[in-house]
Amino acid sequence: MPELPEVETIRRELKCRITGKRINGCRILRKDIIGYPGPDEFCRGIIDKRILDVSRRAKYLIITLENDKRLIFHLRLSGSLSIIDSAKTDKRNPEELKFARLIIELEDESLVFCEPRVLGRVYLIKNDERPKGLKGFFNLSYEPLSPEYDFLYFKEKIKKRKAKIKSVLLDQMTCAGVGNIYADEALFHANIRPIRRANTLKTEEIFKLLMAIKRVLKKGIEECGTTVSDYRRINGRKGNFQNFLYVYNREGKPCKKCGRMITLTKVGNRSTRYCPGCQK
DNA sequence: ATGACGTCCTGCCTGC
DNA sequence: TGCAGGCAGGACGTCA
Repeated sequence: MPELPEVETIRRELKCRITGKRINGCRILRKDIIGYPGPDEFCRGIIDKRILDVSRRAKYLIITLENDKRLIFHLRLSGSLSIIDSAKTDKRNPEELKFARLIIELEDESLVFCEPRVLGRVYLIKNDERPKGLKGFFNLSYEPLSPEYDFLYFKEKIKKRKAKIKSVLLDQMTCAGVGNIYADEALFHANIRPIRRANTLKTEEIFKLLMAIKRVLKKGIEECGTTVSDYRRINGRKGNFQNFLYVYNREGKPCKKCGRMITLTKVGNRSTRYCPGCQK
């Protein structure tokens, strides 16, 4: 699933491909994925606009258009973005268009938003518009890889929470951009059990956890994300961070550090993997 | 305010 | 073989 490193990879690859291009057409194949405004207004709003920039905030991908308009994508679990030759979008059923929900036609190629499970969304907002479904976007914590996301900031957030640390890490107001994969990995590297209550973590543990979060996110970006099922890069290639996972997707396998079997459990209704030997 | 939990949605996997 | 049912899971709404 696209978390911070996956969305950052998509952003980097997309930015050099589409910046400066003009949007010629818009085909909505499934209305549900347009979060705001309505489908017609959405199309009218982007056609003939030039793309100025591609940026990212947490798991949101932002395409800035002229006239202070922003296209904001959230890929949720299975969403993907790809660029394909416009000639291909006219063919009946090319593999790349399986599950295509939105096709944005550029000058010579098309940006395709695929989303098998139809949970992902795209929003078009002007200036300071704040549509309902996009609440989370305006309530994110600092970026975990930014200098502002320092020990003091992190400690304050963790100390006042009584929920399980895994759930707290998944909270986007606490740890923007972190999802199930990187939460499990960070907790492993910090030697902390996912069910621990956040406010019971010792100062050293909070510090270790912060360092682990930054490290796994950074490494995730360096390896172009984690492909365990749906996630693909713009060109359809896989990420590489799955080769560096210690717990995620490794249930039943021996821990790479201590040899004990990685356990699969549920924390706050989320599947969670940890090593009973390494994580206390 | 906070934590727990149900809901959305559909492809895919499992078991009968 | 085919079908039903369960599962996955990020963000948001609801409830206590």
